[in-house]
Amino acid sequence: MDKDISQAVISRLPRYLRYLGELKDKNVERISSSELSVLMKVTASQIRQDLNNFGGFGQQGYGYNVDYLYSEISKILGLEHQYNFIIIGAGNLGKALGGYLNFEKRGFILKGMFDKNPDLIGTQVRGVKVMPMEELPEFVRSGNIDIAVLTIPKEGAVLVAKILVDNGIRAIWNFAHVDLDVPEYVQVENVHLSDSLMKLSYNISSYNENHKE
Amino acid sequence: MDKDISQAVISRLPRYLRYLGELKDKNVERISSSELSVLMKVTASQIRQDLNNFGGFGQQGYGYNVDYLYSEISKILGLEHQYNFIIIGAGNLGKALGGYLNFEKRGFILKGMFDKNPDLIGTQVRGVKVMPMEELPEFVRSGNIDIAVLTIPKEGAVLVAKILVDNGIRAIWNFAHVDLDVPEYVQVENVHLSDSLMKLSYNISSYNENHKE
DNA sequence: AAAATATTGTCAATGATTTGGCAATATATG
DNA sequence: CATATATTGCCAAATCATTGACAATATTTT
Repeated sequence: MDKDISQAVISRLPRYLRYLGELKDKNVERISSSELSVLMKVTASQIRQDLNNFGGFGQQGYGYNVDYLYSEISKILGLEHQYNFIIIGAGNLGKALGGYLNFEKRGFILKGMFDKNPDLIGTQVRGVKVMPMEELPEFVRSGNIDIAVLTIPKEGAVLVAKILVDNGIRAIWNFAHVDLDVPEYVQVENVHLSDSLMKLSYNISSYNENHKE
Repeated sequence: MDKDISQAVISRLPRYLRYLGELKDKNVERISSSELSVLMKVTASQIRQDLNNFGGFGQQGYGYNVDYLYSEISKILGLEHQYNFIIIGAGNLGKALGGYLNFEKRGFILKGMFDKNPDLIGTQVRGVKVMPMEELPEFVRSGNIDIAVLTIPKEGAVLVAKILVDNGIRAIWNFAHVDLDVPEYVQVENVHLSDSLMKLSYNISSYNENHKE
């Protein structure tokens, strides 16, 4: 159905949702693409074009109903589902993600954490216990876990990803600094923090290059 | 000089660097764009085109020298500099970033952490003390801080960004879930984790949509 | 209820990015 | 050292993404 929507469009949807959420909070009932374009600093044409990939949510002469558009974009993004997730790697990053309450509000439910460090095993994050890695395969196989979050160093990540896939995981949110090689039916979203920092570094240097006399 | 290189190209450079680093570690001396394209699962044409934005680093009939190309991309990304950075928000995410040793290897030196929570003030991350927010303006103004990392909730982020800018910061690595409005001379790199999670959610739903009978 | 105004959805034009192809030129081979 | 082979740098073509324009159609005003 909505097979070939480009990732460029998908990447913009969460930002639309964020702005619409703020408008909802301010009890704004309707908004036109041109008003929204000013707020978001994009072209009105892009907003209309993006939304049109999924069907017409607006009305001529009126604009878009904020609540309706918000809920439609939520649906498109799959946020009406609940997702059970586990975190592998209970270091600071894992704990940060596990403790982030807004994820739960969106329907992402933390079901378990895993680590190989004996000092961490048995500790808790928001009532969820950190388990030893040995229990991971069984946990993934029997529980209905939708997403595995990988917050371990790159050295172990490839092997852990294999274990996850072998036990039936269908989605990985990967913070390890390595590209995972998984079957096509497994969705992977990478967050490569050091890549992001390097881009910042580039932009700093490049700005400085272009602005010295 | 290298003024108008597209961000699409810049975004790929850290990944090239990562693969070249792995080749260096394996003592591979030279590589052709087509060999690298197989490893990285991109087209050889894209690799050559990307590198050509910055000048010719290869040699016909030979390919690219791994060490040389690695160091040239490092230079392009500004990684031969040292950057002093501070972290605002000493929660788990701030601690995770502050404790990440690889950043230091790349020349990113943690100079201070700040938080408004009295329980955290005085605690340490890798020998760096968490200071109260009151000390932030003076610290930014007098120290030579190149990058501020924002790991605080969105509510406070806009104000803190203003304080940072007013005191002379030139670059912000923003993890707060809000768009910062800063002067054009301030470089901002956003890491919106929940946007990333929503993209994963979309890809899960969309895969399921397209594969049910 | 007619006229004026607002605003979408969509098409066409433009702009940007990616890919394919190949001349030029290096290395490797016999 | 001449010939075969490899591979870049670059150009042109193809693809993809963004923007601008406007008919169609709703809302708002008088």
